[in-house]
Amino acid sequence: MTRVDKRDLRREAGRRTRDGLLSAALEMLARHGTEGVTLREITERAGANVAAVSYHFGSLKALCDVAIEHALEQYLDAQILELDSLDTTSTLQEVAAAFARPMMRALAAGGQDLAVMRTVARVGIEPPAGWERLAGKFDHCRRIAVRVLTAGMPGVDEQELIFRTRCAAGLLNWLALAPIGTELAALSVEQIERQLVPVVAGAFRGDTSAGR
Amino acid sequence: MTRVDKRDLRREAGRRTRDGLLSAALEMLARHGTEGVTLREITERAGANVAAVSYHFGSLKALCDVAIEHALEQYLDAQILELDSLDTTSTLQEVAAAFARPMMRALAAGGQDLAVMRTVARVGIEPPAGWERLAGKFDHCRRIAVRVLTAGMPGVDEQELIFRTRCAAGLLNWLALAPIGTELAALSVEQIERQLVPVVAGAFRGDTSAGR
DNA sequence: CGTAAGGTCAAGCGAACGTTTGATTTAACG
DNA sequence: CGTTAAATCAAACGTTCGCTTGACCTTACG
Repeated sequence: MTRVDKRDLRREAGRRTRDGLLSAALEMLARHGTEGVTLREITERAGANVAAVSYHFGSLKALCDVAIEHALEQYLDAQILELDSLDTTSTLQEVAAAFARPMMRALAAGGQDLAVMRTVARVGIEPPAGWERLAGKFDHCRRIAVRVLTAGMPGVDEQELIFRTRCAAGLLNWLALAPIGTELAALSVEQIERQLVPVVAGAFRGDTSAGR
Repeated sequence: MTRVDKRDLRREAGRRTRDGLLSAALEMLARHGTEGVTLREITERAGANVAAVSYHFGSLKALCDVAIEHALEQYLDAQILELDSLDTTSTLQEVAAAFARPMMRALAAGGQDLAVMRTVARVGIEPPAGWERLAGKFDHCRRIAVRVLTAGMPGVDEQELIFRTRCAAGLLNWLALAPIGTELAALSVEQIERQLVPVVAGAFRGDTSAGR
């Protein structure tokens, strides 16, 4: 018993080092992007030796790939969960709120959740090689959104709805990355939602009216 | 005469090296951001010696600062020019079109103009120290847009219009940076405009309706 | 021709980069 | 106790980084 426990302690120490490296890498990815992460800053922040990265992940790039994949999965799962709560009777603003809620939550929560959001946004600008393995979940998200939007706006071409969905996603990513995101982070989810949802919903709806 | 001309030739050679460095720096800033520019790649691309950067600008950072400032000035001047053509009788879509036209033109033009646009967008995410000197022009742009928007939407709070203007600017920046921008770059200004203007106008207008 | 100045160049500086190595520690097993 | 395996560590590897140096070329001026 005791022997197994102590071995597990040793093994768990290794796991904690691994998780610390992942966490530190995520933080740096969110702040400086793929090209701004340095091996030594990660290991210092995680309280680990420089060789720990090679030992646990093989290389710095491999560590970043794992951290990015975790972030993408976490964010997309949250967004899919929100979008799955919609149906064809949902209003445009409900769709917009569900679409934006993972990002708004991340802003209000800060810390690790915000780092996840910002890393996802950064990946949207500079897709690392081999990110296509997660493309399925991206498509899933967009497909759900477009399906619900089509039900509410039957007259609009589907290609345009896809474009507007991508615009909305890009807008959220921008808000998470730009300095304005730091301003929003001081607000509660409800306050962010009151300002942001009409904008996203408006982008979904589009404005094709003839006059003023 | 001849002596002056030949001296000028010598001086112009220096100026062309300087411009080449600026151009190469802009290209790298657009592609890799502030942290991704390297002295040697810039000088290789410009066909200059590594010492030329120190000679003409003092340091790599100073070169980047000049390149960024040029880009910001060029883009903001173009946007101010567009927005100044508006008045209080302009439709929402006309405002959106004017707001987005410099970005759409840059996408369609490619090359140096696109590099300017993308550098501006990157600066929006990672503002370099001392960028506040251009903050006045940013305010000017936003103030013009908000003024015209207020005239067309008298019932909306000004703070919300400022927020929506920042959202619209962020959306344009995102489209310029993300891979979707490369897709759009294959289209003409008219094709981009037909898809994009309704989205920007919709974001300006917002959607606060109660039902579906 | 001699001097001065603007501009370019190859070479090299110290620092930081990602990675590798060999020794060392810890705990389990025979 | 000796062996084995997981994990950590200091030290060094070679490369690339931004930057500086001193020589060199061209042109203008006395």
